[in-house]
Amino acid sequence: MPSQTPVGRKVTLNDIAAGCGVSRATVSLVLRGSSLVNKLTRARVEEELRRQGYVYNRAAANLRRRTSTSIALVLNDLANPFFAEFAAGVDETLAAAGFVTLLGCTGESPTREQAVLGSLLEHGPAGIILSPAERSKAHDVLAVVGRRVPLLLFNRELGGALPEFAHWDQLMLDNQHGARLATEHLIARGHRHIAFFGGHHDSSSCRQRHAGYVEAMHTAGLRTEPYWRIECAPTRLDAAHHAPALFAGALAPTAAVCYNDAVALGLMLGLNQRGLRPGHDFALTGFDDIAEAALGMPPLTTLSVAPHERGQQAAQLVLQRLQQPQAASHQTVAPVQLIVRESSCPPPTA
Amino acid sequence: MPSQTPVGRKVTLNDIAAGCGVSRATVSLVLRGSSLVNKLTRARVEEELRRQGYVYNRAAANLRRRTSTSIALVLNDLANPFFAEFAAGVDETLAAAGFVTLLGCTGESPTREQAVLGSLLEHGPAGIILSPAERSKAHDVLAVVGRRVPLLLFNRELGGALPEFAHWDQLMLDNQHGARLATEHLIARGHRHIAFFGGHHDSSSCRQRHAGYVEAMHTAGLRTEPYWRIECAPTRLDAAHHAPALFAGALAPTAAVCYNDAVALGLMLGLNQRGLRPGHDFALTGFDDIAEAALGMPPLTTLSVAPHERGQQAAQLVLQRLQQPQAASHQTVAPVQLIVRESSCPPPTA
DNA sequence: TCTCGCTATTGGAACGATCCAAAGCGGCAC
DNA sequence: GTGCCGCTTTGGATCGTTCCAATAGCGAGA
Repeated sequence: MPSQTPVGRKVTLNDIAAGCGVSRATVSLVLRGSSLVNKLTRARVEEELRRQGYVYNRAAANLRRRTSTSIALVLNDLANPFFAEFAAGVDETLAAAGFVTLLGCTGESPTREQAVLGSLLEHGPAGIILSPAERSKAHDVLAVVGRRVPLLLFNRELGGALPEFAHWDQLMLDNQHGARLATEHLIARGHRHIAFFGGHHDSSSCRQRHAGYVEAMHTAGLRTEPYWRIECAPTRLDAAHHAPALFAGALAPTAAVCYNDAVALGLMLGLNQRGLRPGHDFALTGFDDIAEAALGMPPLTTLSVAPHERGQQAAQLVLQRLQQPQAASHQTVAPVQLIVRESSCPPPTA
Repeated sequence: MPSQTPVGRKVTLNDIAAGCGVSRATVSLVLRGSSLVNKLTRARVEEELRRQGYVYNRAAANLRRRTSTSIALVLNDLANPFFAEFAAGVDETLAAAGFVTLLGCTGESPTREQAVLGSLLEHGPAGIILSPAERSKAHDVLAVVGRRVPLLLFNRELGGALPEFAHWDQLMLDNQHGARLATEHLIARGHRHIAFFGGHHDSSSCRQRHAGYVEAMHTAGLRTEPYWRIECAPTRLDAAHHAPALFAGALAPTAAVCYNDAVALGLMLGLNQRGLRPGHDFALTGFDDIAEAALGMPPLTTLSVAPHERGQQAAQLVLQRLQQPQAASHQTVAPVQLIVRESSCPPPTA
C-alpha cells in the first residue's frame, strides 16, 4: 500500500514514538503485545506502525536481550536431493518455531566447513545442525565451534572422536539395520551370492551399511568374498563404471546390496550395458528411497529414510536442546524402512 | 512472538581490552586489520583474542554500521532438485563474498511466502532472492518487502504486475527459446504433427514455453491443432494420466514437446501403458535436464538450464545491485541448451 | 621554546531495541 | 490533607560494536 517510508533511513521505534506522542518504551511494549498498554494507546501506536511501514529489527532486540532467533544448517552437499529434502524439513520446523535458518554448504571439504562454521558463528546462531564433510575431524569442529553453541550432528560421525564432544547431540540413520534388512530380503528371495557395491570405506555410513550386510550374511550362514566388496564414489557415473568388477571374481554374485540409490541406479545402467537386465537377471537394492528410485527400470527396492521427517526431527532436537541446555546429550537413531519393489527379483536359476 | 533462547555470556571486545590493557577501540581496529595499530600492540591483542576464544559479533557491528551481511533466499520448493542445486550455487557465491544465506521455503503457498518474507526481513537482509510461489501477487510481495531492500525475482514472474515494481531485478530462463529449440529439433527429425503437453496455462513459464513451440511450428509452416495442447499439473502422475488425451483428436501427433522433465517422464509411463514405446513409436522432449532425464528409458532429450550456475548468477546479480543501488533494474534471461538424447526419435513412418 | 606533523591510542556517543526502577494519575479510605 | 492502591507510562542505562574527535608522545625544524 502507499507506504510513506522515507527512502534511505529505516523506521525505528523512535520514529513511531515521536509520530504518535508516546515514549519508545511504550511502543516496544505494544510490539511485544504487553497487557500493560492501554487499549486506546495501543490502537494509536499500531496505526502509526502501519502508517510508517515499520519493520522490527530483530538483530537489535537480540543484541539487547542476549538471545538469538537463528539456527545454522551446515550441509556437505545441498545438491543431493536427500539433503535438500532434509533442509526443507529443517526449515519448515524452525520457521514454525519462529526461528530462521542460516544456510551453509561445505561441498565435502573440511576446509570450507571450517570457514563456513566460522562465518555462521559470527552471526550468533542459537544452535547448529551439521552434516559433516567426509573427512571432517571432531577436533577441528570443536576448535571453531567451541562449547558455547549446541551442535547436532546429522547423518555422519566425525573423524578422530574426542572424549569432550560427548556433549554434542546426534541424529543418525540406522544404516546397519537397514543394510541388514535389504540383505535378508535378498537372501529370502533365494540369493546366496550377494555383493556389497559402492561407497567409500572411510565414510562412517558406508562402513555401517557394510557391517549390516556382513551381519545378515553370516547370520544366514553365507560366505562373503572379499571381491564382492566393490568400492566406488557414491555417484551414478562411477557406479556404472565399476559394474564389470562384480563379475571379475571367481564366483559371480547374483545380487548386490548397494551403498545408496544413486549407486544402485548407476549399477543398473552398467548392467544394461553388459546385456544384463536388472530385476530379471540380477537383483539389487538401494538406500535412501530418493524420488527416482520408484521410477527406475525396474523400480528399485530400497530403504526409506524419510529425509523430510528427519529434517523436522533434527530441528526439534535442536529446539529441545535450547530449552534444556544442561540436559545430557542425546544420541538418536532414526529407523529406516524396507520398500520392496521389482529390482529385488529371485536369482535366475532359482 | 517466537520463542527466544538465551545464549551464554560471550567474550566481548571489553574482555579482550581489559585482558591486555588497551582500549576497546584499539581492539576493534586490530580486528578490522587497520594499519593504524602498532605491530607490538597488534600481536598482544591477537594473542589475547586467541587466548579468550573471542568470536566476532557481526550483528552488533552491523547494527552500528547500519550494514548487513546476509541475503535472504526464498524458494517455492527446496525439495525439487532444480531449486536445491540453485540454492547451492547461490550459497557458494554469497559465501565467497562474505555473505550468509538466510533460507526460507514457501511450499508454493503465497500465504507462507508472506510470512517467510516478513520473518526474514526482520533479520535485516541486504537483499532478497525470490522464486515466487505459483499464485504469488506482485502487490502482496511489495506490501511486505517494501522498496527498501533490493529483490531479485528468479524463475517466475509475479501475478498482477504493478508498474511500480519495475525496480525489481529479474533472472529468468529463456523458456520461449528453449521450447523453440526442442520443437525445431523434432521438426528436423521429420515430425509434422507435434503436440505441446503438460503444465498450467496460468504459469508464466508454461505460457512462454508454449509460445516458443507455436513460434517454431508456424515458422516451419506447420499447423497447431487446439487439441494438441494438453494441460495437466506439472507432475509425473498427472502427466501419465493425461497421456490418452493426446490421441483423442482427429489427427494424432507423432511427437510432443513437454512442459518439463517431470511431465515428460510421466508421459513416458502413460505411453508405455498404451503399448507405445517412447523413443521408438513416439518422440518427446522435456525441459530442465534433471538428473533422472539422462536415466529414463529411453534417455530424455531436454533443455539444460544449469541450475547451479543460475544460482551463482543470481547471487552475483544481487551483489552487483548492492554496489549500485540506484542503477536501473536489470532483466536477465539465462540461455538454455538443447541436450539431444534418444527420446526424440524420427517418426515411425519416416 | 614553540609549533608542526606524524604515529598510536582513546573516551564517549552512537546504532535500535529491551529492561528496570520510578513516577504520574485518579480514586478511595482514613 | 495524607497515604495507598492499581493502572499506564517513561527516562535512562544497556547489549557489543564502530565512528569521531581528541589526545599523548616524540622527533624535527624555526
